[in-house]
Amino acid sequence: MPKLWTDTIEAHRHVVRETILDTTWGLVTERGLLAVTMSQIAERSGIGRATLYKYFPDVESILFARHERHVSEHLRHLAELGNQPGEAESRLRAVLAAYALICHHRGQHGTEELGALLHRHEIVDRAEQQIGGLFQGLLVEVAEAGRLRRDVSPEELASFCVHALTAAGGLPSEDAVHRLVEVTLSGLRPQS
Amino acid sequence: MPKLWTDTIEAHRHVVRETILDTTWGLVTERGLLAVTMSQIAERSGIGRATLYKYFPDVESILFARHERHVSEHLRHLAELGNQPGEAESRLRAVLAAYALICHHRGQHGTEELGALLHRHEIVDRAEQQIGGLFQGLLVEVAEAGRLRRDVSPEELASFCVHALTAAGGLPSEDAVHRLVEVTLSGLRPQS
DNA sequence: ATCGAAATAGACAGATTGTCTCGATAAGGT
DNA sequence: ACCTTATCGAGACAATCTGTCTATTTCGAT
Repeated sequence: MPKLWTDTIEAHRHVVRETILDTTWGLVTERGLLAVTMSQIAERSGIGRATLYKYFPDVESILFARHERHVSEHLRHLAELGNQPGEAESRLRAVLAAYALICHHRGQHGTEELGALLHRHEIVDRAEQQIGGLFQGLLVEVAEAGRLRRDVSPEELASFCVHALTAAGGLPSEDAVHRLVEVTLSGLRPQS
Repeated sequence: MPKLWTDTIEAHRHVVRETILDTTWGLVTERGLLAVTMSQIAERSGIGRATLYKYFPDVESILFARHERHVSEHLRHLAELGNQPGEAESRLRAVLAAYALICHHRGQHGTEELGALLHRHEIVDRAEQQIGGLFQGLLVEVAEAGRLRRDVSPEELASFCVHALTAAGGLPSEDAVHRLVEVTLSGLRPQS
Protein backbone atom coordinates (compact mmCIF):
# COMPACT_ATOMS: atom_id res chain seq x y z
CA MET A 1 0.00 0.00 0.00
CA PRO A 2 0.78 1.36 -2.37
CA LYS A 3 2.51 -1.51 -4.06
CA LEU A 4 3.76 -0.64 -7.52
CA TRP A 5 4.23 -3.47 -10.01
CA THR A 6 6.97 -1.75 -11.97
CA ASP A 7 9.74 0.79 -11.43
CA THR A 8 7.90 3.83 -12.65
CA ILE A 9 4.42 5.08 -12.03
CA GLU A 10 3.80 5.42 -15.74
CA ALA A 11 4.72 1.82 -16.46
CA HIS A 12 2.81 0.67 -13.40
CA ARG A 13 -0.38 2.38 -14.52
CA HIS A 14 0.01 0.88 -17.97
CA VAL A 15 0.42 -2.64 -16.64
CA VAL A 16 -2.49 -2.26 -14.25
CA ARG A 17 -4.68 -0.98 -17.05
CA GLU A 18 -3.77 -3.85 -19.35
CA THR A 19 -4.36 -6.32 -16.52
CA ILE A 20 -7.81 -4.90 -15.93
CA LEU A 21 -8.66 -5.22 -19.64
CA ASP A 22 -7.51 -8.80 -19.91
CA THR A 23 -8.97 -9.89 -16.61
CA THR A 24 -12.34 -8.45 -17.42
CA TRP A 25 -12.45 -10.24 -20.73
CA GLY A 26 -11.47 -13.46 -19.04
CA LEU A 27 -14.34 -13.10 -16.61
CA VAL A 28 -16.78 -12.28 -19.40
CA THR A 29 -15.85 -15.38 -21.35
CA GLU A 30 -16.12 -17.51 -18.22
CA ARG A 31 -19.34 -16.22 -16.79
CA GLY A 32 -21.06 -14.15 -19.42
CA LEU A 33 -21.34 -10.43 -19.61
CA LEU A 34 -24.19 -9.99 -17.19
CA ALA A 35 -22.55 -11.87 -14.39
CA VAL A 36 -19.36 -9.82 -14.23
CA THR A 37 -19.05 -7.22 -11.49
CA MET A 38 -16.55 -4.56 -10.67
CA SER A 39 -15.89 -6.32 -7.38
CA GLN A 40 -14.87 -9.52 -9.17
CA ILE A 41 -12.70 -7.62 -11.61
CA ALA A 42 -10.88 -5.81 -8.83
CA GLU A 43 -10.33 -8.97 -6.88
CA ARG A 44 -9.04 -10.99 -9.80
CA SER A 45 -6.89 -8.15 -11.08
CA GLY A 46 -5.23 -7.97 -7.71
CA ILE A 47 -6.15 -4.37 -6.98
CA GLY A 48 -8.47 -2.64 -4.59
CA ARG A 49 -12.02 -1.90 -5.60
CA ALA A 50 -11.60 1.83 -5.04
CA THR A 51 -8.47 1.67 -7.20
CA LEU A 52 -10.38 0.02 -10.01
CA TYR A 53 -12.82 2.94 -10.02
CA LYS A 54 -9.88 5.25 -10.51
CA TYR A 55 -9.06 3.51 -13.76
CA PHE A 56 -12.56 2.81 -15.11
CA PRO A 57 -16.06 3.90 -14.09
CA ASP A 58 -17.85 0.67 -15.03
CA VAL A 59 -17.64 -2.70 -16.76
CA GLU A 60 -18.84 -1.25 -20.02
CA SER A 61 -15.95 1.20 -20.17
CA ILE A 62 -13.46 -1.55 -19.55
CA LEU A 63 -14.82 -3.62 -22.38
CA PHE A 64 -14.67 -0.68 -24.72
CA ALA A 65 -11.12 0.10 -23.83
CA ARG A 66 -10.26 -3.45 -24.66
CA HIS A 67 -12.17 -3.24 -27.91
CA GLU A 68 -10.30 -0.08 -28.90
CA ARG A 69 -6.99 -1.75 -28.21
CA HIS A 70 -7.89 -4.62 -30.46
CA VAL A 71 -9.17 -2.54 -33.30
CA SER A 72 -6.09 -0.35 -33.37
CA GLU A 73 -3.84 -3.41 -33.41
CA HIS A 74 -5.74 -4.92 -36.30
CA LEU A 75 -5.78 -1.68 -38.23
CA ARG A 76 -2.07 -1.23 -37.84
CA HIS A 77 -1.37 -4.72 -39.13
CA LEU A 78 -3.79 -4.48 -42.02
CA ALA A 79 -2.53 -1.03 -43.01
CA GLU A 80 1.02 -2.33 -43.19
CA LEU A 81 -0.06 -5.07 -45.55
CA GLY A 82 -2.00 -2.62 -47.66
CA ASN A 83 1.03 -0.35 -47.99
CA GLN A 84 3.36 -3.04 -49.23
CA PRO A 85 4.63 -2.65 -52.79
CA GLY A 86 2.75 -4.53 -55.49
CA GLU A 87 -0.40 -4.40 -57.53
CA ALA A 88 -3.57 -3.21 -55.91
CA GLU A 89 -5.38 -6.49 -56.38
CA SER A 90 -2.71 -8.57 -54.73
CA ARG A 91 -2.48 -6.14 -51.86
CA LEU A 92 -6.22 -6.30 -51.46
CA ARG A 93 -6.03 -10.06 -51.37
CA ALA A 94 -3.34 -9.95 -48.69
CA VAL A 95 -5.35 -7.56 -46.55
CA LEU A 96 -8.59 -9.51 -46.88
CA ALA A 97 -6.78 -12.74 -46.08
CA ALA A 98 -5.18 -11.21 -43.02
CA TYR A 99 -8.51 -9.86 -41.82
CA ALA A 100 -10.12 -13.24 -42.40
CA LEU A 101 -7.41 -14.91 -40.34
CA ILE A 102 -7.98 -12.39 -37.57
CA CYS A 103 -11.66 -13.31 -37.61
CA HIS A 104 -10.77 -17.00 -37.73
CA HIS A 105 -8.55 -16.84 -34.69
CA ARG A 106 -10.95 -14.62 -32.87
CA GLY A 107 -13.59 -17.28 -33.11
CA GLN A 108 -17.17 -17.25 -34.09
CA HIS A 109 -17.90 -14.06 -32.23
CA GLY A 110 -15.64 -11.34 -31.00
CA THR A 111 -15.61 -7.97 -29.44
CA GLU A 112 -16.85 -6.18 -32.48
CA GLU A 113 -20.43 -6.82 -31.53
CA LEU A 114 -20.09 -5.13 -28.19
CA GLY A 115 -21.67 -1.89 -29.17
CA ALA A 116 -24.87 -3.54 -30.19
CA LEU A 117 -25.50 -4.63 -26.71
CA LEU A 118 -23.78 -1.99 -24.71
CA HIS A 119 -25.66 0.95 -26.07
CA ARG A 120 -22.74 2.35 -27.96
CA HIS A 121 -23.45 1.68 -31.58
CA GLU A 122 -21.21 4.49 -32.66
CA ILE A 123 -18.15 2.73 -31.29
CA VAL A 124 -18.70 -0.39 -33.33
CA ASP A 125 -19.76 1.57 -36.36
CA ARG A 126 -16.48 3.40 -36.13
CA ALA A 127 -14.46 0.20 -35.99
CA GLU A 128 -16.25 -1.24 -38.98
CA GLN A 129 -15.88 2.02 -40.81
CA GLN A 130 -12.18 2.16 -40.09
CA ILE A 131 -11.60 -1.37 -41.35
CA GLY A 132 -14.08 -0.81 -44.15
CA GLY A 133 -12.36 2.45 -45.00
CA LEU A 134 -9.06 0.69 -45.35
CA PHE A 135 -10.65 -1.90 -47.61
CA GLN A 136 -12.35 0.85 -49.57
CA GLY A 137 -9.10 2.64 -50.31
CA LEU A 138 -7.70 -0.53 -51.80
CA LEU A 139 -10.91 -1.19 -53.73
CA VAL A 140 -10.69 2.24 -55.32
CA GLU A 141 -7.19 1.38 -56.53
CA VAL A 142 -8.41 -1.95 -57.88
CA ALA A 143 -11.23 -0.11 -59.66
CA GLU A 144 -8.71 2.21 -61.31
CA ALA A 145 -7.00 -0.86 -62.68
CA GLY A 146 -10.33 -1.92 -64.14
CA ARG A 147 -10.45 -4.97 -61.91
CA LEU A 148 -13.55 -4.12 -59.86
CA ARG A 149 -17.24 -4.46 -60.74
CA ARG A 150 -18.81 -1.14 -61.57
CA ASP A 151 -22.45 -1.66 -60.59
CA VAL A 152 -21.78 -1.33 -56.87
CA SER A 153 -19.79 1.40 -55.15
CA PRO A 154 -16.43 0.65 -53.51
CA GLU A 155 -17.97 1.73 -50.23
CA GLU A 156 -20.71 -0.88 -50.40
CA LEU A 157 -18.26 -3.51 -51.54
CA ALA A 158 -16.01 -2.71 -48.59
CA SER A 159 -18.90 -3.27 -46.22
CA PHE A 160 -19.65 -6.55 -47.97
CA CYS A 161 -16.06 -7.66 -47.40
CA VAL A 162 -16.05 -6.73 -43.74
CA HIS A 163 -19.15 -8.81 -43.10
CA ALA A 164 -18.51 -11.71 -45.44
CA LEU A 165 -15.12 -12.43 -43.93
CA THR A 166 -16.55 -12.71 -40.43
CA ALA A 167 -17.74 -16.13 -41.59
CA ALA A 168 -14.12 -17.17 -41.06
CA GLY A 169 -14.81 -17.31 -37.36
CA GLY A 170 -16.82 -20.48 -37.80
CA LEU A 171 -14.60 -22.28 -40.29
CA PRO A 172 -12.65 -25.41 -39.37
CA SER A 173 -9.32 -24.71 -41.05
CA GLU A 174 -7.13 -22.05 -42.61
CA ASP A 175 -7.67 -23.65 -45.99
CA ALA A 176 -11.37 -22.99 -45.58
CA VAL A 177 -10.52 -19.41 -44.65
CA HIS A 178 -8.60 -18.95 -47.87
CA ARG A 179 -11.48 -20.40 -49.85
CA LEU A 180 -13.75 -17.84 -48.19
CA VAL A 181 -11.40 -15.07 -49.28
CA GLU A 182 -11.58 -16.41 -52.85
CA VAL A 183 -15.37 -16.45 -52.77
CA THR A 184 -15.41 -12.90 -51.45
CA LEU A 185 -12.96 -11.71 -54.09
CA SER A 186 -14.98 -13.26 -56.88
CA GLY A 187 -17.95 -11.22 -55.77
CA LEU A 188 -15.90 -8.09 -56.31
CA ARG A 189 -14.76 -8.73 -59.84
CA PRO A 190 -16.34 -7.35 -62.97
CA GLN A 191 -19.16 -9.66 -64.02
CA SER A 192 -19.25 -10.73 -67.61
CA MET B 1 -54.63 -9.11 -7.75
CA PRO B 2 -54.57 -11.32 -9.54
CA LYS B 3 -55.49 -9.19 -12.50
CA LEU B 4 -55.63 -11.23 -15.65
CA TRP B 5 -55.18 -9.41 -18.91
CA THR B 6 -57.25 -11.90 -20.90
CA ASP B 7 -60.13 -14.31 -20.40
CA THR B 8 -58.14 -17.45 -19.91
CA ILE B 9 -55.07 -18.17 -17.88
CA GLU B 10 -53.34 -19.66 -20.86
CA ALA B 11 -53.84 -16.59 -23.00
CA HIS B 12 -52.94 -14.35 -20.10
CA ARG B 13 -49.64 -16.07 -19.53
CA HIS B 14 -48.86 -15.85 -23.22
CA VAL B 15 -49.53 -12.11 -23.34
CA VAL B 16 -47.55 -11.47 -20.18
CA ARG B 17 -44.65 -13.47 -21.57
CA GLU B 18 -44.67 -11.58 -24.85
CA THR B 19 -44.89 -8.30 -22.98
CA ILE B 20 -41.87 -9.19 -20.92
CA LEU B 21 -39.89 -10.06 -24.05
CA ASP B 22 -40.72 -6.84 -25.84
CA THR B 23 -40.33 -4.64 -22.80
CA THR B 24 -36.92 -6.05 -22.02
CA TRP B 25 -35.70 -5.46 -25.53
CA GLY B 26 -37.00 -1.92 -25.39
CA LEU B 27 -35.05 -1.28 -22.22
CA VAL B 28 -31.90 -2.83 -23.66
CA THR B 29 -32.03 -0.61 -26.73
CA GLU B 30 -32.63 2.45 -24.55
CA ARG B 31 -30.10 1.91 -21.86
CA GLY B 32 -27.73 -0.82 -22.95
CA LEU B 33 -27.59 -4.35 -21.78
CA LEU B 34 -25.68 -3.79 -18.60
CA ALA B 35 -28.03 -1.19 -17.26
CA VAL B 36 -31.20 -3.26 -17.44
CA THR B 37 -32.46 -4.82 -14.22
CA MET B 38 -35.24 -7.22 -13.39
CA SER B 39 -36.79 -4.50 -11.26
CA GLN B 40 -37.03 -2.15 -14.24
CA ILE B 41 -38.43 -4.88 -16.45
CA ALA B 42 -41.12 -5.76 -13.94
CA GLU B 43 -42.09 -2.17 -13.43
CA ARG B 44 -42.31 -1.32 -17.10
CA SER B 45 -44.08 -4.57 -17.97
CA GLY B 46 -46.72 -3.72 -15.42
CA ILE B 47 -46.24 -6.80 -13.29
CA GLY B 48 -44.84 -7.44 -9.85
CA ARG B 49 -41.21 -8.29 -9.40
CA ALA B 50 -41.99 -11.62 -7.77
CA THR B 51 -44.28 -12.40 -10.70
CA LEU B 52 -41.51 -11.68 -13.19
CA TYR B 53 -39.34 -14.26 -11.47
CA LYS B 54 -42.11 -16.77 -12.03
CA TYR B 55 -41.76 -16.30 -15.75
CA PHE B 56 -37.99 -15.87 -16.11
CA PRO B 57 -35.03 -16.35 -13.75
CA ASP B 58 -32.88 -13.51 -15.13
CA VAL B 59 -32.37 -10.91 -17.85
CA GLU B 60 -30.30 -13.28 -19.90
CA SER B 61 -33.09 -15.82 -20.13
CA ILE B 62 -35.53 -13.18 -21.26
CA LEU B 63 -33.23 -12.07 -24.04
CA PHE B 64 -32.79 -15.63 -25.20
CA ALA B 65 -36.47 -16.28 -25.26
CA ARG B 66 -36.86 -13.25 -27.45
CA HIS B 67 -34.04 -14.38 -29.68
CA GLU B 68 -35.64 -17.78 -30.13
CA ARG B 69 -38.92 -16.20 -31.07
CA HIS B 70 -37.24 -14.12 -33.73
CA VAL B 71 -35.24 -16.91 -35.23
CA SER B 72 -38.23 -19.17 -35.57
CA GLU B 73 -40.22 -16.40 -37.26
CA HIS B 74 -37.45 -15.75 -39.74
CA LEU B 75 -36.96 -19.41 -40.46
CA ARG B 76 -40.64 -19.90 -41.13
CA HIS B 77 -40.73 -17.03 -43.57
CA LEU B 78 -37.56 -18.03 -45.35
CA ALA B 79 -38.60 -21.66 -45.58
CA GLU B 80 -41.86 -20.67 -47.25
CA LEU B 81 -39.97 -18.72 -49.86
CA GLY B 82 -37.58 -21.60 -50.44
CA ASN B 83 -40.48 -24.01 -50.96
CA GLN B 84 -42.17 -21.95 -53.64
CA PRO B 85 -42.30 -23.47 -57.13
CA GLY B 86 -39.57 -22.40 -59.53
CA GLU B 87 -35.96 -22.98 -60.35
CA ALA B 88 -33.51 -23.49 -57.56
CA GLU B 89 -31.48 -20.41 -58.41
CA SER B 90 -34.43 -18.05 -58.40
CA ARG B 91 -35.67 -19.50 -55.15
CA LEU B 92 -32.22 -19.04 -53.67
CA ARG B 93 -32.25 -15.45 -54.80
CA ALA B 94 -35.63 -14.87 -53.20
CA VAL B 95 -34.52 -16.39 -49.91
CA LEU B 96 -31.24 -14.48 -49.80
CA ALA B 97 -33.04 -11.24 -50.62
CA ALA B 98 -35.59 -11.85 -47.91
CA TYR B 99 -32.88 -12.57 -45.39
CA ALA B 100 -30.99 -9.47 -46.42
CA LEU B 101 -34.12 -7.39 -45.93
CA ILE B 102 -34.57 -8.89 -42.48
CA CYS B 103 -31.03 -7.84 -41.67
CA HIS B 104 -31.63 -4.43 -43.17
CA HIS B 105 -34.70 -3.74 -41.09
CA ARG B 106 -33.10 -5.17 -38.02
CA GLY B 107 -30.39 -2.58 -38.25
CA GLN B 108 -26.68 -2.72 -38.02
CA HIS B 109 -26.69 -5.18 -35.19
CA GLY B 110 -29.32 -7.54 -33.97
CA THR B 111 -29.99 -10.25 -31.51
CA GLU B 112 -27.88 -12.81 -33.26
CA GLU B 113 -24.80 -11.67 -31.45
CA LEU B 114 -26.28 -12.23 -28.06
CA GLY B 115 -24.58 -15.51 -27.41
CA ALA B 116 -21.15 -14.03 -27.75
CA LEU B 117 -21.71 -11.88 -24.78
CA LEU B 118 -24.10 -13.87 -22.75
CA HIS B 119 -22.04 -16.97 -22.44
CA ARG B 120 -24.27 -19.06 -24.62
CA HIS B 121 -22.43 -19.54 -27.85
CA GLU B 122 -24.35 -22.66 -28.65
CA ILE B 123 -27.61 -20.75 -28.93
CA VAL B 124 -26.32 -18.41 -31.58
CA ASP B 125 -24.46 -21.14 -33.36
CA ARG B 126 -27.72 -23.00 -33.63
CA ALA B 127 -29.52 -20.04 -35.14
CA GLU B 128 -26.82 -19.49 -37.72
CA GLN B 129 -26.76 -23.17 -38.48
CA GLN B 130 -30.51 -23.26 -38.93
CA ILE B 131 -30.51 -20.35 -41.35
CA GLY B 132 -27.31 -21.61 -42.94
CA GLY B 133 -28.83 -25.05 -43.25
CA LEU B 134 -31.78 -23.65 -45.11
CA PHE B 135 -29.44 -21.81 -47.46
CA GLN B 136 -27.35 -24.93 -47.85
CA GLY B 137 -30.27 -27.03 -48.98
CA LEU B 138 -30.99 -24.55 -51.74
CA LEU B 139 -27.32 -24.35 -52.68
CA VAL B 140 -27.21 -28.10 -53.13
CA GLU B 141 -30.10 -27.83 -55.57
CA VAL B 142 -28.35 -25.01 -57.43
CA ALA B 143 -25.23 -27.16 -57.60
CA GLU B 144 -27.20 -30.00 -59.14
CA ALA B 145 -28.27 -27.58 -61.84
CA GLY B 146 -24.57 -26.83 -62.45
CA ARG B 147 -25.01 -23.25 -61.35
CA LEU B 148 -22.76 -23.30 -58.30
CA ARG B 149 -18.97 -23.05 -58.00
CA ARG B 150 -17.39 -26.42 -57.25
CA ASP B 151 -14.20 -25.43 -55.40
CA VAL B 152 -16.02 -24.63 -52.17
CA SER B 153 -18.58 -26.80 -50.39
CA PRO B 154 -22.24 -25.74 -50.19
CA GLU B 155 -21.86 -25.69 -46.43
CA GLU B 156 -19.07 -23.13 -46.51
CA LEU B 157 -20.92 -21.11 -49.12
CA ALA B 158 -23.99 -21.08 -46.93
CA SER B 159 -21.98 -19.66 -44.07
CA PHE B 160 -20.56 -17.05 -46.43
CA CYS B 161 -24.10 -16.00 -47.36
CA VAL B 162 -25.28 -15.77 -43.77
CA HIS B 163 -22.44 -13.44 -42.89
CA ALA B 164 -22.17 -11.42 -46.08
CA LEU B 165 -25.81 -10.45 -45.99
CA THR B 166 -25.55 -9.03 -42.50
CA ALA B 167 -23.88 -6.09 -44.22
CA ALA B 168 -27.42 -5.11 -45.20
CA GLY B 169 -27.92 -3.80 -41.68
CA GLY B 170 -25.71 -0.82 -42.42
CA LEU B 171 -26.96 0.01 -45.91
CA PRO B 172 -28.91 3.17 -46.65
CA SER B 173 -31.58 1.82 -49.00
CA GLU B 174 -33.32 -1.29 -50.26
CA ASP B 175 -31.66 -0.78 -53.62
CA ALA B 176 -28.34 -1.11 -51.89
CA VAL B 177 -29.61 -4.27 -50.22
CA HIS B 178 -30.45 -5.78 -53.58
CA ARG B 179 -27.04 -4.87 -54.91
CA LEU B 180 -25.53 -6.67 -51.92
CA VAL B 181 -27.55 -9.76 -52.79
CA GLU B 182 -26.20 -9.58 -56.35
CA VAL B 183 -22.62 -9.32 -55.12
CA THR B 184 -23.17 -12.29 -52.83
CA LEU B 185 -24.74 -14.36 -55.60
CA SER B 186 -21.86 -13.63 -57.96
CA GLY B 187 -19.49 -15.07 -55.41
CA LEU B 188 -21.44 -18.33 -55.56
CA ARG B 189 -21.39 -18.88 -59.31
CA PRO B 190 -18.98 -21.07 -61.22
CA GLN B 191 -15.87 -19.03 -61.98
CA SER B 192 -14.59 -19.10 -65.52
C1' DA C 1 15.27 14.88 2.07
C1' DT C 2 10.87 16.51 0.70
C1' DC C 3 6.66 16.48 -1.65
C1' DG C 4 3.14 14.80 -4.54
C1' DA C 5 1.03 10.72 -6.21
C1' DA C 6 -0.91 6.33 -5.62
C1' DA C 7 -2.90 2.44 -3.24
C1' DT C 8 -6.32 0.48 -0.18
C1' DA C 9 -8.94 -1.25 3.95
C1' DG C 10 -12.84 0.01 5.74
C1' DA C 11 -17.06 2.51 6.20
C1' DC C 12 -21.40 4.38 4.56
C1' DA C 13 -25.96 4.79 2.31
C1' DG C 14 -28.46 3.26 -1.41
C1' DA C 15 -29.93 -0.08 -4.87
C1' DT C 16 -30.82 -4.63 -6.48
C1' DT C 17 -31.27 -9.44 -5.94
C1' DG C 18 -33.59 -13.87 -5.08
C1' DT C 19 -36.71 -15.80 -2.12
C1' DC C 20 -40.72 -16.24 0.56
C1' DT C 21 -45.40 -15.48 2.86
C1' DC C 22 -50.11 -14.69 2.93
C1' DG C 23 -54.25 -12.57 1.72
C1' DA C 24 -57.05 -11.39 -2.18
C1' DT C 25 -58.92 -12.38 -6.51
C1' DA C 26 -60.26 -14.91 -10.59
C1' DA C 27 -60.33 -18.88 -13.72
C1' DG C 28 -61.66 -23.62 -14.17
C1' DG C 29 -64.41 -27.60 -13.24
C1' DT C 30 -68.45 -29.96 -11.61
C1' DA D 1 -73.84 -21.81 -7.66
C1' DC D 2 -70.14 -23.67 -5.27
C1' DC D 3 -65.65 -25.37 -4.53
C1' DT D 4 -60.92 -26.01 -6.02
C1' DT D 5 -57.00 -24.48 -8.16
C1' DA D 6 -54.18 -20.98 -9.91
C1' DT D 7 -52.35 -16.49 -9.93
C1' DC D 8 -50.89 -12.06 -8.37
C1' DG D 9 -48.13 -8.95 -5.64
C1' DA D 10 -47.09 -5.96 -1.49
C1' DG D 11 -44.06 -6.43 1.77
C1' DA D 12 -40.31 -8.45 4.24
C1' DC D 13 -35.76 -10.47 4.67
C1' DA D 14 -30.76 -11.30 4.17
C1' DA D 15 -27.19 -10.97 1.04
C1' DT D 16 -24.58 -8.67 -2.42
C1' DC D 17 -22.97 -4.93 -5.08
C1' DT D 18 -22.42 -0.10 -6.03
C1' DG D 19 -20.25 4.46 -5.91
C1' DT D 20 -18.09 7.36 -2.89
C1' DC D 21 -15.11 8.83 0.66
C1' DT D 22 -11.40 8.99 4.40
C1' DA D 23 -7.13 8.30 6.70
C1' DT D 24 -2.99 6.03 6.48
C1' DT D 25 0.95 4.12 4.30
C1' DT D 26 4.22 3.68 0.69
C1' DC D 27 6.83 5.02 -3.23
C1' DG D 28 8.38 7.65 -7.30
C1' DA D 29 10.04 12.13 -8.77
C1' DT D 30 12.81 16.02 -8.07
